[in-house]
Amino acid sequence: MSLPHAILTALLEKPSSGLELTRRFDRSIGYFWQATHQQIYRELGKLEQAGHIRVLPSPQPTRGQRKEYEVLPAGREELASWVDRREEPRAVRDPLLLRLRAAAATGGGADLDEELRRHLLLHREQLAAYREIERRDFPPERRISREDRLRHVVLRGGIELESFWITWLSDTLSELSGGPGGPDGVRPDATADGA
Amino acid sequence: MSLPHAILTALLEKPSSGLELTRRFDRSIGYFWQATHQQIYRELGKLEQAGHIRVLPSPQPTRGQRKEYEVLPAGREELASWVDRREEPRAVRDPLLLRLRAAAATGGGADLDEELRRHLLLHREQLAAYREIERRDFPPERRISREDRLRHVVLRGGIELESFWITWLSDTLSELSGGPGGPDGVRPDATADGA
DNA sequence: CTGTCCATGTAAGCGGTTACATGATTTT
DNA sequence: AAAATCATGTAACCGCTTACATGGACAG
Repeated sequence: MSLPHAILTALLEKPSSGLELTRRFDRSIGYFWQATHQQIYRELGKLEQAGHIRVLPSPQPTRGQRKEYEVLPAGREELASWVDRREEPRAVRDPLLLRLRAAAATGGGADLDEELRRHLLLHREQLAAYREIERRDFPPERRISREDRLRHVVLRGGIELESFWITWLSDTLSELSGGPGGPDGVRPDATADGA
Repeated sequence: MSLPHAILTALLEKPSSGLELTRRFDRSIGYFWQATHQQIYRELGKLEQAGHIRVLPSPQPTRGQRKEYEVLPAGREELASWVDRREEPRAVRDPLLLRLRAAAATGGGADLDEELRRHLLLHREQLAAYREIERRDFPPERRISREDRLRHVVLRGGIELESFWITWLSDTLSELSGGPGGPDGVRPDATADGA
């Protein structure tokens, strides 16, 4: 039950139309939550009906025309109460880990190295993108409000998660290529991480 | 589309009944994939209908009685082909990160520290549990087959993910308590990680 | 024979994904 | 006028979650 809260957060940061929200979910918000435009439009309808948001009257919403939403007090209160709620940590559910275990069970997966290297590359690119955001939005000398700190630690979470994957994938490639059934020695590109 | 493959993997490792599978999903398999008994029974039905698994005739399956399943060659082939397939890395979708961002947007979340500390504790417990498994199942002197290595790197993934959370939560607690709006100085229990 | 546990299911609802539809605006 | 793009939707499907139902085995 987090999508409505993600949308409320995004609208609090800046009132937007559905398509603008979609683009923001593809960018900064997408670092920790994804949503397609279909999800977003459906949820905007629900939130409006619940009295949590409203359509701004200014851009005169006719059919097929852009509708800009803003958060109402009730929506802000709902979001604030959700922030203070207890929630259990989300359990891991990762298909790649499962596939390695499946490879162990079938005895197959001879070409897994290639897939692991492909993922390694993707995570390195993602990490570079996050670091660029960090450089741009959180320069070290900046005066730091509590809000900026919160946003920064969230980004740090994304950065460190990507770093985890890069380290783990590199170690896994070494581990799997190091023994019988693979070429001996450690692959040079598997140990140099993207930092 | 990973649940059927998780079940095939589990059944390859050891033929089981639905309830036994449920328990195994609460334990070792649950480190990277979760499923409730309802999901499992439904999926067992589908897999049987698809000719990927079958009921063992030995425990004489009558109504309300235990039914033990095993993987058929077609199921093994399906699993093997899935292992070799390409799949994009799963994107992050974590409510806790979202809640921090929401706290930045509302300006609230004064009690977030408590929730972060609670998560920190839970992750430390999980990490300890994984380390215990590692100690028991993967002693250092062991002869290592490719299969053992695969299972070990999967467990290492779980261990390192928990370590990531512990580090990030500790850093975040320091960061948020260190400045204006919180007590000055770094909390001693926030920097000592559970390793 | 009653309650409890074991084991297998059914049903309803929700969130996420994919594909398709439609009106308005801008470009060529 | 046609094509491309912007913007807002609808519909169908699938997986996951929660709650409830049913039947057999066993203990008191």
